[in-house]
Amino acid sequence: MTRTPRLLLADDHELVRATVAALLGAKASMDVTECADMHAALRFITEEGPYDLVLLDFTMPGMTLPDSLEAAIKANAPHPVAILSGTAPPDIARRAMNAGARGILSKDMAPETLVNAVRLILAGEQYAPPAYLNGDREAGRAMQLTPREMDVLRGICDGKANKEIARDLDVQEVTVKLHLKTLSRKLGARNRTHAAMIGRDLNLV
Amino acid sequence: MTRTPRLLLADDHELVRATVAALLGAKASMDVTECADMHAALRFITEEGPYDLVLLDFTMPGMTLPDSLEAAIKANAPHPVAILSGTAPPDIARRAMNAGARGILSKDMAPETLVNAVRLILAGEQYAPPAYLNGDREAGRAMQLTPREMDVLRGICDGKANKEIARDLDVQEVTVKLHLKTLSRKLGARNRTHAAMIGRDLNLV
DNA sequence: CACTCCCCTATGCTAATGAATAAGGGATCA
DNA sequence: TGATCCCTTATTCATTAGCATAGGGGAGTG
Repeated sequence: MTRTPRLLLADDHELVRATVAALLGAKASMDVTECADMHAALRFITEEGPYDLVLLDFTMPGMTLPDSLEAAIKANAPHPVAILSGTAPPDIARRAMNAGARGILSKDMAPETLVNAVRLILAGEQYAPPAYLNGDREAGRAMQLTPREMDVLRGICDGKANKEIARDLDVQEVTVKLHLKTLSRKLGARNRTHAAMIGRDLNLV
Repeated sequence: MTRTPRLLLADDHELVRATVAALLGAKASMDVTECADMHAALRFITEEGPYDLVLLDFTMPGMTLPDSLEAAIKANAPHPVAILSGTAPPDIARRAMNAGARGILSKDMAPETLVNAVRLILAGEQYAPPAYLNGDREAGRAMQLTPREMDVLRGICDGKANKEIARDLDVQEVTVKLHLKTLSRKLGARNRTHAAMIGRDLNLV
C-alpha cells in the first residue's frame, strides 16, 4: 500500500478516540478523521468518503444494529467498515458480521494487535477474535463454562424453567440460579434469554 | 426399489400406530413392524434390523433427544431414521436433524404426502417441512408473525426486558406482553427464552 | 497445610414475567 | 354495514427470575 490510508473513527468516548487515533495516526501513519456519533459518521462518509476503513463504536449515539451499520457499509462501499467494541458480546459480533462488517476490534486489544488487525482489514481480509467467529466449541471451552454450567445452559436453551432444570439435574433451584448467574457473567449475558442466544451463537448447545 | 421395504414404527399412541401402519402397509405395500416405546425400538433394531427406515415418535417413553435418537441411528446405520411428530416445534426439528435424523414427518400431514415423504427418505433423500429446514424467512411469514410481533421477538432475542422493548417501540409494557404471548403461541414456545431460540432457529431475527 | 475452584444449599428480598379478562380505535373487505 | 384483524391499553394476580449474602463439603495443587 503506497498511499496513506484514510480512516474514519467514530466513537463517543473522547479518550478512546484519542488513544486509537494516536495509535493509528502517529504510530502507523494513517490519516484518521474523528467524530463522535453515527450521524456525523454518515455525513463524513457521504461528503468526504469513501474512506479506506471506517471504524464504528457499537455503542454510540445514533448507532443501531443492523440499520445504521448497513447504511455506513453502503455509503462506504466497496471499502470496509469494522466495529470497534468495548466488550462486544458474541451475539452482537455475529450480527455485525452478518450485516457485512469486515471486522470486530476490541478497545482493550494489545496496541500492536489492533494496528495489525486494521492493516489486515485494509488489505481486504477480515478480522475477528477467534472466540467470535462462527463458534467452534473451543471458544466455549476457552470461556470456561463448567460442566454444571453447561447443563444449566442447555436447560435454558430448551426454554425450561429453573425449577424444571433443578429437577432434571437433581439439585435445588437456588443452585440452578447460581449457575445461571455465573454463566451469564461469563458470557456477558444480561439474563437467561440473552445467555441462551449467546450460547446458541457459540454453538455451545 | 424391487424389494418390499421393511419399516419400524415406534409410537406410544396406538391410534397413530394403526393409522400410519395401515397407510404404509396396506396402501404402500411396506412391511411395517410396530412398537410402543424407545426401549423396544432399540431392541427391534439390534435384533431384527437394520430396517430400511425407522420412524420414531419424539414423545414416547424412553425417547430422549439427542441420546436415544443417536443410539437408534447408530444401531440402524447406514439406513435412515426419521422423526414422527405430532407437532414438533422447530427447535426440536432442528436438533433432530442435527443429530442425524433423515426426516421430520408430521402426523397430520396429508396421507399421500406422508407416503411420498417416506418414499423420499427410502430413496436416500431427506424430508422436512420447508418451515423446519434451515429457516428461510418465508417460513416465518408463513407462520404469520405480524410486524409488531416481529419487533417484540427481535427485542426478546436481544435479551431485552419487556419494559425496555416497550420503550423502544413506544408502547406500554402490557402491549409487549400481549404480543409476546401471541407470538409464543404461534411459535409453540413455552416462554420468552424458548421463543427467542425458535425465532433464532427459523432465522426470523 | 493453605489455597483455589467447583458444587451445593439456605434465607430473604425485589423485580420481571406470564396469564386472564375486558375493551376501544383503526384498517380492510365482503 | 357488519365482520375481522391488528394494535393498543387497563387492571389484577400468581409465579418465576434475579440478586445478595453466607456458608459447608470435596478435589486438586503449590
